Amino acid sequence: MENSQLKKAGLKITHPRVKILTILENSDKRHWSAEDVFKELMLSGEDVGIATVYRVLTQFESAGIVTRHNFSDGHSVFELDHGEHHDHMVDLDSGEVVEFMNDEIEKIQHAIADEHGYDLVDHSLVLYVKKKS
Amino acid sequence: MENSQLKKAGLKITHPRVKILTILENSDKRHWSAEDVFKELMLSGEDVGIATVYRVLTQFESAGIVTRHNFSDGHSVFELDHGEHHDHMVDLDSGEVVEFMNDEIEKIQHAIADEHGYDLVDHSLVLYVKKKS
DNA sequence: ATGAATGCAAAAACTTTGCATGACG
DNA sequence: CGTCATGCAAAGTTTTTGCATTCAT
Repeated sequence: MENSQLKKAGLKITHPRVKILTILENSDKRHWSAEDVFKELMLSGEDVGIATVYRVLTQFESAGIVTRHNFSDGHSVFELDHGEHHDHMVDLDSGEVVEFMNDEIEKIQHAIADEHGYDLVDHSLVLYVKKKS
Repeated sequence: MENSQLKKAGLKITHPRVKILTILENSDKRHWSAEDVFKELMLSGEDVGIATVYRVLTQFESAGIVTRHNFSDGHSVFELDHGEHHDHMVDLDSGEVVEFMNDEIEKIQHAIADEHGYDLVDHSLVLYVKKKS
């Protein structure tokens, strides 16, 4: 269960951390903003501050439990890290998000950074699409 | 000059708009945050409020004069729209922005959208990098 | 017990908005 | 002249931080 995951990450088993991890794991929802998580906690009657939500999600990110995406409207979303990296495709009409992964693109990105004298630390690739007509 | 561009965009010829467009056009700097533009105005002794800078840049965006990029540290940069597409690489230490363009990546993106039954409308690719050590 | 974690409120950083004044056409 | 644009300050958003208190081990 959640406790072992937290222990493995070197995090103390606290109420907020267990609760937040449980929420992330027991939902179909994949992408959570801090606010989303906070509201879900409220609904469950949990008394956790928004500051703690941010702190815990950031710790989870450091621990590799979640991945943080900074979407372009300037707010972050978090999703459980399944170990497989992927990028996102957003349907401009429906708002639907599709995940995809392409080794070739990943490879080229590293090459490009390298050519410019940099190490690639992270990247963000989002395709904005519409259903074929 | 600037006036005709503004007229073509249906924007009244006002002092702040002319000044800001002039700054963008007469500089080697490509990427401007609102704050950057504001500081440049101050240096020129212009008395323009930061709110106006944001308003004008947003109008320029609507008019297709500039492109807005939302970087993931939660602030926007604007650049003159030259019509040629390119992607960005951001140095996480210095904040420096490098432009690049890779046909192969562009091609693959179209293929991916296509495979999923979509048309690619737009995309955003940002590489976050650090100088090689 | 003791150091880490939490909640609260306040601060920070960036951007938008309300409103009275001033400028453009 | 009638709008539209501007400046200022105040409010909004999202996220972080300081600090006293509470909790896990």
